[in-house]
Amino acid sequence: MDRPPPPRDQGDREKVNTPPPKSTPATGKRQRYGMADVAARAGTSVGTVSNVLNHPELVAEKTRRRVREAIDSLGFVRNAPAVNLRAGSSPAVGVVVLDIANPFFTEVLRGAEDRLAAEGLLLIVCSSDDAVDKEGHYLRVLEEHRVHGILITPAMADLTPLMELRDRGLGVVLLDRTEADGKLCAVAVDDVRGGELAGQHLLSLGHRRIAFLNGPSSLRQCAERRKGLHRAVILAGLDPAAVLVEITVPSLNARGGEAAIEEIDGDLPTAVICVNDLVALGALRAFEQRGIAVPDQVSLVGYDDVDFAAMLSPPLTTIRQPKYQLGKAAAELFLTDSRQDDKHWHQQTVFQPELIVRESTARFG
Amino acid sequence: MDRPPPPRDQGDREKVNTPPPKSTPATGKRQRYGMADVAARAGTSVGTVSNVLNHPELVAEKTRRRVREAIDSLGFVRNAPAVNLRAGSSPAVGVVVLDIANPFFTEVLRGAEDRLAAEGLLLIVCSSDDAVDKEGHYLRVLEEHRVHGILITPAMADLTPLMELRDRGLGVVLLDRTEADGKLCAVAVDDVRGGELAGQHLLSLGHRRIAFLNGPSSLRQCAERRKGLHRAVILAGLDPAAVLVEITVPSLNARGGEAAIEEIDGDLPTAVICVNDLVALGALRAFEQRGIAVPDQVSLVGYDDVDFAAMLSPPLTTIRQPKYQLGKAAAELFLTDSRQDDKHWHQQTVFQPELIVRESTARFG
DNA sequence: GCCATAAATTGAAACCTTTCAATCAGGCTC
DNA sequence: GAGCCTGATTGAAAGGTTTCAATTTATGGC
Repeated sequence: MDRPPPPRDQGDREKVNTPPPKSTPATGKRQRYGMADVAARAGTSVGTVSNVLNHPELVAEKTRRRVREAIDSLGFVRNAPAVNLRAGSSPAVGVVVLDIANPFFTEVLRGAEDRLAAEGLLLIVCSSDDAVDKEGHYLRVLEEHRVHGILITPAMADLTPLMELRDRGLGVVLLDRTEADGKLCAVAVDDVRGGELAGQHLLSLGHRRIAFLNGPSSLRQCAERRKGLHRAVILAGLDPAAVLVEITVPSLNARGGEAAIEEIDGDLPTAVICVNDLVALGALRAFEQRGIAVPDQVSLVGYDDVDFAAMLSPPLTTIRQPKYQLGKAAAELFLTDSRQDDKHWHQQTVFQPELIVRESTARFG
Repeated sequence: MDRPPPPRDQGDREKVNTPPPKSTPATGKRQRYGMADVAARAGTSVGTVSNVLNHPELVAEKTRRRVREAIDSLGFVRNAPAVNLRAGSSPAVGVVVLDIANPFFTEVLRGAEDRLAAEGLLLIVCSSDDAVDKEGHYLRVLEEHRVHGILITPAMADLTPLMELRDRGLGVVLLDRTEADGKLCAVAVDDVRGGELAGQHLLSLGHRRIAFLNGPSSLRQCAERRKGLHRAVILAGLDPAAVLVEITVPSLNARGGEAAIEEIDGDLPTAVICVNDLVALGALRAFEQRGIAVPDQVSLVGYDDVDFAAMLSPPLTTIRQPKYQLGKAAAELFLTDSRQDDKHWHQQTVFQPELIVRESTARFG
């Protein structure tokens, strides 16, 4: 209750109970108080204020209350940069994906956010647009910010920069990407298997001329789905070169799919596999505009099973990936990766994809 | 070329050209160098190193090169928290949305990112899930981080906390929310008009019993769309109470829409307006499962015109919002808001929504 | 009431950068 | 060669927090 008089009695201490300390700017604006101000107002020392904030159990009840009051009445807001400077790191995690606007990443992101927020970690998101320089720039900036770690779908082909990051103490988890050497943590869905599933499905329906709308093969996902598709064809005793028409889309979204289909001339394949549902959506649009019926004239398979895939017209046959889980698993892996300083075995969590048969595919011939 | 000998000749300076300064940890790991180390290695002072980094034009060519070499060979990485402490702010912007996984926000986000990245600003994203406490927590953390500003779709009803933030020097822009008093910058789409458009459309098709799957009316968007809808009904000379069935969905996504439809028993309305396309997607799913044909038995109108709306089965009639623009405009507004310290007139950028008629709506009766 | 101990508090160093007034070197003019 | 000027460099302060050894206060036993 009664504020006790300034504790020690050396009268020359000027910093007791001075309501608005610091400068007295002409414009009474944008004034920020620091712990020193709080300490002065509460008639204590900065060390104690710090303790109230970080180790309240060390501070006597009465003092604690006084400090808390001072904090409130001054509107004190902790200065995180200072905290982070002292701590040597920021409680944040960088997430570098190809494009935040892609619903696939969006769900992955959400999974990661939920897990990381529970640990008090902030998420800094960056779209690399698959551009190596943009990615490099973001990585540098994130490292400067001293984030705890980075979840990344790398655009770069050679991952050594990421391993160097790891060596410099950042947690690194590859998102939707495996890494053969096991030098980095990774979460991924088995893309080879996914491609195989898609291929098997169409082959079993009798298709023998299949277009694959793929992204740049520099992206591991794309390369692996292609590999799986090839495997399916070979296992069926057929010749990939004869069966597959491989087309690289200009961009991994609906526009890209649309453009790719528009450019096909000559004889259409009897089935199309798209590297993701967005591309499939674009393809669907293009088919509709050209008056080509799906699945009557051409079968279509997507990849991802995004939220709306089931509701397309026709509902899209696709390969489902556990997106939210993926993000959550990545966050989880990151947490163990960065906690255990040394004896941590870089773990690869691989989820299995699932073929979801809907109405965009039909028997051929 | 030839490294000149240590400049000044006071021999007692220990910090000239010492290859690995600082501590010598047993495990040669996780060593971080600071500008002092760089300076030592380059045989110069920290002030000069700083200048090379921030004002290269002040430093002599030869020195600059030497410092750059030292930086590279030491693998020096600037400590952003220290920079930010000194500067009093972090070059970052917080974005607080209801849910990053919502494709609407996702595109808005991308618009903002593109504009802000151009200014070297990072994006810290937070999903508030429309929970006031979560939102408050994020706002506090962001302020502690001393971000330049905040783009937010507020969950809170009373915006004074945001104005206080502004008064404390942060740029604040409301995302997808207008603010009558003009005390804050805002970008929004005219939601009243959007609701009106949806209502007019259905009324003109002869519908006289319309369900509105809305979110909590604490969300301004929801309240305003409702208002517009009411207005449309009144302008048509009808009684809102008689025409409208208002249902609050448990969550603003496909699950919510599905649940809401499942719960309707008794006589169905002849048309349903959903507060966003995701809810509409869920509704569509529920109708399909119940064997109710859209638009033959019930007309359905969405809101947002997300990427896939045109491809649903049937293609969804909806209200289009310029999402990417919205994010970009918000970023733009934020930039001017935070630059001009005082004489900035808080601006409200309002985009007009557009009715997109597709096949999920049909004449009734 | 005194002493030993536990509990509470303090003050200063450390974290790393940027800024700025002050210093220094070198070139120029007269 | 003295004096001046410019351009380059320096050193120290400041920014706000946390930590930790040291100090002060309170508690309890006797």
